Amino acid sequence: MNNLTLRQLTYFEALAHEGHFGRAAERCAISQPALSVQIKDLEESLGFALFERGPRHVRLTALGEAFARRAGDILRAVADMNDWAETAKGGRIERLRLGVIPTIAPYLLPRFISNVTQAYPTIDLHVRETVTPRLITELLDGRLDAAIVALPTDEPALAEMSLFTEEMVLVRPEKDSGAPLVPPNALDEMRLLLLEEGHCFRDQALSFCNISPARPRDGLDGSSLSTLVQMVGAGIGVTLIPDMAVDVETRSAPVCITRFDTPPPTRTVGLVWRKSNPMTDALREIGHIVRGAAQA
Amino acid sequence: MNNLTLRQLTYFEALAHEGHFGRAAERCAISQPALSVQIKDLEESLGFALFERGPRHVRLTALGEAFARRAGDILRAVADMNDWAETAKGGRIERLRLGVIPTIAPYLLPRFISNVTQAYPTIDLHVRETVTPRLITELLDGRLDAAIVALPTDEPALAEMSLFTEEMVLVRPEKDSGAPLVPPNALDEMRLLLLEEGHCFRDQALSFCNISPARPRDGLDGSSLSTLVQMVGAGIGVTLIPDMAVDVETRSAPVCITRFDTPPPTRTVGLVWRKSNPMTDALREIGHIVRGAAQA
DNA sequence: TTGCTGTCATAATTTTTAATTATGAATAAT
DNA sequence: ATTATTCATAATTAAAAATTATGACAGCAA
Repeated sequence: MNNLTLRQLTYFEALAHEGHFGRAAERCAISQPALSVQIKDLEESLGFALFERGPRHVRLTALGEAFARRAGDILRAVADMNDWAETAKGGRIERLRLGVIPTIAPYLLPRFISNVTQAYPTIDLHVRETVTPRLITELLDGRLDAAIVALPTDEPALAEMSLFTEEMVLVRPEKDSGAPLVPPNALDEMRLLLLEEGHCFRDQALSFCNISPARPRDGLDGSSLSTLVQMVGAGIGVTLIPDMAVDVETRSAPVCITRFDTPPPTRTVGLVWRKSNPMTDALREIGHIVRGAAQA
Repeated sequence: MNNLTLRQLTYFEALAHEGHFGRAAERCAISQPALSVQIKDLEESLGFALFERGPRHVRLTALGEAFARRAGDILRAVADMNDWAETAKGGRIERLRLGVIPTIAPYLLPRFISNVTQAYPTIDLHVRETVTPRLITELLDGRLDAAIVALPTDEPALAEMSLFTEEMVLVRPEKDSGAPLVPPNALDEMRLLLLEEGHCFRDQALSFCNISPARPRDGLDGSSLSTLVQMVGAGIGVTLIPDMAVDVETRSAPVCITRFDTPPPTRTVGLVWRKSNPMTDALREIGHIVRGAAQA
């Protein structure tokens, strides 16, 4: 009863246009009986005649004309979709929901966003900034397509592509600029200021300094690198920041930067996405763009 | 390449909605592999993946979501069309292009139009008024669906349904109201006013009076019954009009009506349409409505 | 009338498409 | 490691749609 097919609509349109079974069949590149049968089936399943057949003419009935308008709309929509698919299959990304951790976002985003939108002019780019565990959850959930986080993630369902490795540097008040470099495990006693729980950068810093994550550290947490640096400038303590943040953050506070001896503490930043995401190639391309922007 | 089917769209929508091959297949009342294969074929012919398959989830890719919107539009249009067909197949007329001859139109139309639109509230009614030969041509051409003319038409391709038979009556100036009835073949000498060539009513009148259609009759032709009656009122001659026109036309001119003895001259008016028109039943219904209106 | 022609419908058959059942591979959960 | 879940693949059957051949019917010309 309710088994209309696009094939029937196509044949119908050809017949409506030609007004002749033989010519319509030719236009569809099929035999005349094939078209005849399809039209008959169509009329049968609709329950009324679409064409008035006379020995000298085939023409639309009143209902046929109304049907023709609807059929035309549908066929046009289908053709549109095919066109769209044709351009879409160039492997291009239509929409990218990208997560970025807060210790990277403010410094990296401005550098690569324009590159991405230039490479993919039609892309619909959404950026979400939050801590790694949340990003991973949303990624696995399908709420994000990819994320820029510190590697490794230890998530078997995720593919990783490393983008760059950067040093962590020590930030001290400006007056300490001549002071000697202290060993990492001495930092805690100098009142080491860190990000709140959840930030992977905090964990990395603690690990570098051999401080137990469980130990209470009241009053020494900030919610952003910017805040931490301001606190250092006010003489409250010292902190660690990634190399990438140096330019931006040290400009607005009286602090000085000290790099550690070899081997310096580092973190590796990468792009991650679900292994099951079929756009792996395109995502890897995005990764290259980000990598290029980060190095510049 | 370009062989999309509605079946594929249906399965696609089910899978997009369920996010699970097994359940989507169940919803479509088919087996899981059947759905799997159709989705695969669809993706293959599009040239890109619509779904991201993971061991624990099946979800739309970005392109898949865009595709889903288009697919939804198309499926909705198809569903609409099915709904429309459902109501349309009640044998109802959507559009009626009706031809009527000029000696009937002004008197009959006002009587039945409201009945027709009442019986078919959604009808799209077009009325064309012209002489019989032209109506027949347009009917055979498919430019009209039906016509109200004097029978018979002698057209083998047309079906006829007689509606009513009416007398032709004599119209004379009012001052002749007491005058005796003259025999038909004497009318010519009393300056018989007739419609122009092409009107079937003219031919019927000539035939009744035994006048040769070929004979020149200069200055005695009018373009409408109304004109003829006015001319009679002005004392220029006499004329014949159909019974149905009496009420309307004698009201505005100083004329009197005389009926002929038995057997009176009559004409039979009928509805005609192409035999090949599939809406015969509905047209016959229209005929009944017109018949009822004519008798009232 | 009597073929002849154009045109669509129908029938028999083959080809193509889409379903089924059975089974395999991958992976998360136990 | 084992099991359960879930999707893909293969072999087969069923259904749909094509083909070729032929029939029916009306218009037209001899």
